Amino acid sequence: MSTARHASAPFTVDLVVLTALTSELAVLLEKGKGNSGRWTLPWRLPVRSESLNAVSGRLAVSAVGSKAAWIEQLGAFGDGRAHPSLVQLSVAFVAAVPHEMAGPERGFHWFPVRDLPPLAPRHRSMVEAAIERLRMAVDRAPIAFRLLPPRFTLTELQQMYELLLGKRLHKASFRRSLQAASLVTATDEWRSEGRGRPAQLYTFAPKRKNRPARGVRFDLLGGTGV
Amino acid sequence: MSTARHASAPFTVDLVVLTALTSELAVLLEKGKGNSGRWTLPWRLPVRSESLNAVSGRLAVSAVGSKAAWIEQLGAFGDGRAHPSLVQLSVAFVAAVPHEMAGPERGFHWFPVRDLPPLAPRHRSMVEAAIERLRMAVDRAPIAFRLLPPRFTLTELQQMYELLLGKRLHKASFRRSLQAASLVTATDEWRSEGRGRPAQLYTFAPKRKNRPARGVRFDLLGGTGV
DNA sequence: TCGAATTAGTCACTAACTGATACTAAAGTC
DNA sequence: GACTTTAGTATCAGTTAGTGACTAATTCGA
Repeated sequence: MSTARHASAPFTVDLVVLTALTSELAVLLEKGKGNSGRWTLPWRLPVRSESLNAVSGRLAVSAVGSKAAWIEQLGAFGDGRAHPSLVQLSVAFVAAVPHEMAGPERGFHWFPVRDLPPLAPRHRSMVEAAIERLRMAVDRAPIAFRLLPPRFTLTELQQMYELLLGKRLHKASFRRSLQAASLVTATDEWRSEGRGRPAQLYTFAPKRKNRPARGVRFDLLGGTGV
Repeated sequence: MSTARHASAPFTVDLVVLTALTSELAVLLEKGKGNSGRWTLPWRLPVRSESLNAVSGRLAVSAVGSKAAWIEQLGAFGDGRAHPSLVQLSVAFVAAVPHEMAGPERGFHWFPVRDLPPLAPRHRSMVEAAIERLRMAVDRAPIAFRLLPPRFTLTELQQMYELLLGKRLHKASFRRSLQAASLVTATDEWRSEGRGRPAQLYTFAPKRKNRPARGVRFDLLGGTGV
């Protein structure tokens, strides 16, 4: 580790902002402030007594110009992986914003996650963790809905879920479980999108329901280092 | 925030060690080092250049005397909630250990989570987050198995899951999904536990299987702040 | 104008899973 | 030996998930 020591708090707050680009997940990067002009995640040395949530929220606003649709702490990253600030510890946040939302501020740029420029090792592991966390969060928070405009077609919604989850979904099953969860209500508007039959527009209007509270999910155990 | 400033790293690593006490979840607390003699979570000011994982691992060993059965980073906690160290930031870890394992070291004590002594606010929120995280992790990591002795009955396994999840499970369903996941193998031993029919002993012996990869879980959306 | 192509939306069928109850098995207790 | 207690299994009905096939409504080109 280096010996950098400045006035402000001794750790950085870093932010992984994700969005749905055309048909791919994308991360917001900033033209590196200091050293080599490389791209970095947006980050900041918070002043003391600022709360982590406040810092990350304002960092998001300063990067995309408005409040994030979803934001959550990822965790602390350190462990010798290099960081542009030379600070030992970074607290990372994940956020998601609709791409159409007032575009990124000057100096920021969207990069598809499959084709990122070289990043500091610590930033690279943050991006990986962020994508994983987003996929976990997608069915616990209404992220997909918040990335869409207020009125959307069910096909758009399904494509958003497919993009976020990184896998194809079956149309009939998707709509059945959407129906069962009573999360959307149909409007009386239809939108014709070029070729085929027009699609009905829906709005996000969740009605509280009790969770089913299934049993144990042993099946999830198969995956990783058992 | 206070103005404490010492030589070592400017944040603490704190640990929430959980175990299955008789029929309740319990947390390991330490008799407060400094101030008021209150109980605290085990914590430490790491020396620079130590990795977070290394610090938390050794912290666990120093508290319970052996390696934790499961350990995972919870996240960073700050935000003005008081901490015994007076340091601005703490990185928290959750761990689980079998209770029978070489008991806690001197100065440490198990407390049922339903009946905790007064804790620093930051520690209290760590404990809450830890329990929630444990419940999420239970069906992604073999925590229940590692909290049991190498040979166990299926009733013991079920009771461990019930304790960790904080809810009752259905016997037949539990065994059916356990079977489907092919995680245990029967031994030819049986154990008679007082009254009824003896129970067969099993060992944890997972055979890798592919995950099922279900669709979208809209049903999970009903719960919290939508 | 009439089909072919295209996209939206639904149906019906099957397989799998869940939860409940009831049952058999093997031990101890009186 | 009858009764109680715990382990373990079987069966059944209701629910859910995945699949392909179907109908509906529109555009495009011949």
